[in-house]
Amino acid sequence: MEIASKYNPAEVESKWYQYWLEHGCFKSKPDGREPYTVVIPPPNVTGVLHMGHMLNNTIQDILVRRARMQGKNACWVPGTDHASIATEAKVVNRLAQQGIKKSDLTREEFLQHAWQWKEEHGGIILKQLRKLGASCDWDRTAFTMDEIRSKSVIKVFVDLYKKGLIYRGVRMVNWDPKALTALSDEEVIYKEEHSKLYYLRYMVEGDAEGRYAVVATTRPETIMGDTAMCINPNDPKNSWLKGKKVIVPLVNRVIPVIEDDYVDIEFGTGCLKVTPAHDVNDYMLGEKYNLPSIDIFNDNGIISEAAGMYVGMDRFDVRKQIEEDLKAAGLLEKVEDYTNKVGFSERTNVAIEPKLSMQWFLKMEKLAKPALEAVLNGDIEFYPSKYKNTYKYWMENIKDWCISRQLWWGHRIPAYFLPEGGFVVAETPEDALEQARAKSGNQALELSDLRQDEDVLDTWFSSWLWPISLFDGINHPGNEEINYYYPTSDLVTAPDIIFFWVARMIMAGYEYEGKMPFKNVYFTGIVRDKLGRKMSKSLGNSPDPLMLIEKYGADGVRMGLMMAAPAGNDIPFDEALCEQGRNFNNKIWNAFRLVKGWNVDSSIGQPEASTVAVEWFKMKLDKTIKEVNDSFSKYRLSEAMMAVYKLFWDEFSSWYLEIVKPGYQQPIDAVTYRATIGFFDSLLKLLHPFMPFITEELWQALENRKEGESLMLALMPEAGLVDDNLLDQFEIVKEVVGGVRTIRLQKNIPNKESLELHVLGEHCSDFNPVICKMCNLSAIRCVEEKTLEAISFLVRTTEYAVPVGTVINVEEELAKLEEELKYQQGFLASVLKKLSNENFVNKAPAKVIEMERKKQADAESKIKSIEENIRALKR
RNA sequence: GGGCGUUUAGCUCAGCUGGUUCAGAGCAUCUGCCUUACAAGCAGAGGGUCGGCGGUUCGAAUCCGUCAACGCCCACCA
Repeated sequence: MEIASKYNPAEVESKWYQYWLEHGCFKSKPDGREPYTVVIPPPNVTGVLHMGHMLNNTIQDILVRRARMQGKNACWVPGTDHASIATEAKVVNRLAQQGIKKSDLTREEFLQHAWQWKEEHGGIILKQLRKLGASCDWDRTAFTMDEIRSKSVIKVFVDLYKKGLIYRGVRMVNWDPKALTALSDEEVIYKEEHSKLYYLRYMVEGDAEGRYAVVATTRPETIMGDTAMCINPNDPKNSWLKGKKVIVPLVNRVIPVIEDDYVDIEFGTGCLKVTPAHDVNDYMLGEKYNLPSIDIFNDNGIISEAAGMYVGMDRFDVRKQIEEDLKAAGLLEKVEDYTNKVGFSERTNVAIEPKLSMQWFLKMEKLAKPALEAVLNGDIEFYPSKYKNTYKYWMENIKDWCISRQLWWGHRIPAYFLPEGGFVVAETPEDALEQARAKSGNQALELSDLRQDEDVLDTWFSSWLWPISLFDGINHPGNEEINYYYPTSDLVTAPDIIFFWVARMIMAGYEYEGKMPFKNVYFTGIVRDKLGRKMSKSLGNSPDPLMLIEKYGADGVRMGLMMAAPAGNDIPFDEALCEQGRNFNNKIWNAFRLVKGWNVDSSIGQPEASTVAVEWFKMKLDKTIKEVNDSFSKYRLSEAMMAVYKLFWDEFSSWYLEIVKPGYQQPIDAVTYRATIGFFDSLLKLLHPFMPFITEELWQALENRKEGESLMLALMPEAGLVDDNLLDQFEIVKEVVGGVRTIRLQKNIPNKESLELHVLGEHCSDFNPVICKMCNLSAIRCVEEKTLEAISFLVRTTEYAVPVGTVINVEEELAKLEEELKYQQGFLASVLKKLSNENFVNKAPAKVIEMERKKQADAESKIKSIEENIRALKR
């Protein structure tokens, strides 16, 4: 059989993906088996695959494929998220390139453009996931804005409103002046900024001496909104200001001095300017003292008419201008460099403006309670568990969720305003009309009289239902699918959306299903580059995943990602890891070439070496299966993979195959052949979740398969009883073989030249045929005394010697032995010291003492044999 | 400012309830090999006072305290 010596992934991957699709290998429907469900963290519908997705989806695929091979009914549901802000921003940008402003369009026109964009770009990312090998049930592909999911969102909104958990009100919110929408607290990212602290003079009204108070602020441009100055009542240095009125610089408005111990006496001058419309704390002071609130900004961050000055200027330009004007007016005391934290919009990256506005909120306290409980008592497990703390703290200090967004792309809030004021909340316009008529007592009211709220809901208000809505559990509670697939098994996601998404899904799960949405959460790390930087578009340090797949094969890239990816740790990504993955593919490929190249002769008997090799490898395989199971149970996927990697490369290829390999152009016996094929089969199964393509390719070629058969659907091998003693015996064999190889290397003895091995001391001869074959020995003999022209080495307490025929370098050998002797004597001394310590002998457990005694005996016997050798050499 | 986490070989990390010669793995490095599955390979070798200091213990990489460096999360000091 002619097979290329290098594995070519490109040819293989598309072939098998197609095959799996054609034979419905990814499909799932409820049946009698145990379900294993994973819902994909829906990527943004217009997003493009990046390394984070690669990692995340590789992990999911590994878990899903493994579960499927454990006989579970595995269902991995894919889908995309409409990503309200991000997508709307992209659409607005594209329209701008065509010279169209969003404000020139009606809502319907804009949405048409948005849907068109979605049709063009949406789902690209899901196509890309297929290249990775993702075994999603594509027939189930969902979208957060498709009919089922939209209906679910609206239904939940109405339900929560009826339960009194949703309310509408004017609050200080995080305003994004670019996207022109409110944001939730979680969508604001605080960054440290080098800014300035301005010291402003506020003249005291009617003060004959012309005294003034000095206020320190980072935002001098907000003085137009000042409606009070605040001091701490316990601040002696400012007590003279009590009851006075001060004049806002430049603005010349007279404002009262109020007192509140919120003010930090130590900060700045102890005087605080109060701008209720533009600062959260000032807002609270404003509420408390009934201060007027002047909103000096338009929605886009431009100074508004209300400010009375600098109208039409941008907020940051005003800051510069006002600094100059204050200086000119002699009202600027000084300016200091200052570092503070400024909030930025997660999506548009512009500075957030605290702004008073009418928004919809969801009360969280009641929802949070069972969700916190579930994680604390271990119903839901986090991997790694450190995220429990983070979660707990957030849940215990949870704030109401601002769920309205001033956007068009999303689920429109189902609230309808009546002409005479007031509103109703309803799932359908018809229902709304009915309610409105009842509420107003006006039966003549028509649908056209009602005005639906313009806002849409936060994107996460749809994704928090994902594990339920994917099985239509909101619209049809208790349906067959939701009953079967819910709760899902594992959630694989990044820790940065623990609050956005994970926590809220848990809340929704308990509220709507009365059960957890998933049992385990696996938090992936962040993929970083070699320098430890986060991969980002702007840095250009993120490799194109599809290029990587092309270069190393999907299996190689999957392995590369998993190689350094313990749960929760960041992944320092390096292409070299993919190379290692690819090399491993090649190793498997070549092992296959070897095995399939053998000619089987059923008339010949099985060589002794092969008999023991088969026996040993079976054991090694079982042992590894146990290890792999254990690693998976702890979600240590990279450890599991490494165990199989070593099993294949070191144990199977370097030892097993080398032992059973027949001589050149010699046939292999049937028994060994069958065993080897069986081992190969097991290895491919173990490897399949990690590297699905090459394993399927080889599994299909390993034996005759029927059309439609797939490794994907095969059952994982199960571990038999492990004889650790046998495995240990073989480790000794490896050491002996290594010893002989080292001698060959040192003495430059070619492999072709056969040698003899002499044994002095205890030796298990079961594996002698193996040792002979691996070292090309003519014989292994037990001897009483070493021949002079032999080089020896020690394995445990037994001495092995290889007669090399030529005269050996006595000096060199002596030096080596002396060194070894010294080490052993030192070791013995330390053991004896321990054993002579009364405290140790009295307090340590018997087992430990016994072990020390054995060490002593071993060391003594080694020393004896070394000394004998030295004497012999010196003669 | 509060909390959490990390620190073990050149790199990335294991090391679970203190005790086998416990100081490990993979990669990288070095040496020798194109040996008829594989040079994307084979065989062999070197490499660490387990971040510092102190304590508990017969015994500490492992437990406690403390300091340092780095990372993450949370928080309204203008």
